[in-house]
Amino acid sequence: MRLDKNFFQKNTKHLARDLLGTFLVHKTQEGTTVGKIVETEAYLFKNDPASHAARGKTKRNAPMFEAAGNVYVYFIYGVHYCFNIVSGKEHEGEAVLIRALEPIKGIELMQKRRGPSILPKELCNGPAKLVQAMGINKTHNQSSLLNGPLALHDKNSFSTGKSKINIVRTTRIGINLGAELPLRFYIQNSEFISKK
DNA sequence: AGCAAGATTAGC
DNA sequence: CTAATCTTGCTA
Repeated sequence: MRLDKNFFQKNTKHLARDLLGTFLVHKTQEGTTVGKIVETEAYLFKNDPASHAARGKTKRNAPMFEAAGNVYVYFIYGVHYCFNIVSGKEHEGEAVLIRALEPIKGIELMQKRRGPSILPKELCNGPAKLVQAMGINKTHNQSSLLNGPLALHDKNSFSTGKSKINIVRTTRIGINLGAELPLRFYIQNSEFISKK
């Protein structure tokens, strides 16, 4: 079942935890891809120098200040895109970066997009990799997960064997400022999280 | 106007 | 370890 507004309208740190185990679903003309979220990072508005929203609203980060459940896609290093889910009770300027997925459906389509010889474990184990595998691009920026071709489904939507998960909390990856803040969350023992 | 750094990844 | 090479923010 597609998750609604109530799921997203909450404290960003809580959303980053609650997103683990849910399913990102993208329907396109090429086919449908589904990935289970196994790794996330929270980016806050206050006291978080690593966040794009740290210096206020700009043209680029404006989607972060819109409704919870919206999508924020940004271009980085002149090469890659990263995918975020906007959170917060109001338009707080906070979001959750999705860092890794476990491929569930459409693995052949993911390989078509990423490379035919790439193993399932390597298809979505990084923020820019999963964007490419899922067929997400700049056109999804500022769209909503509440409706449209890109959606988030609850934990019971697809059977993946394990029902109970343990969540590990650590510091975030790939940042210099705010590197000491424990805002990264992942599913313990998952084979699909990004490398450290 | 110029420049350095950035929520990354693939390939020497 | 480094190239790839876009956007932002700071300095002049």
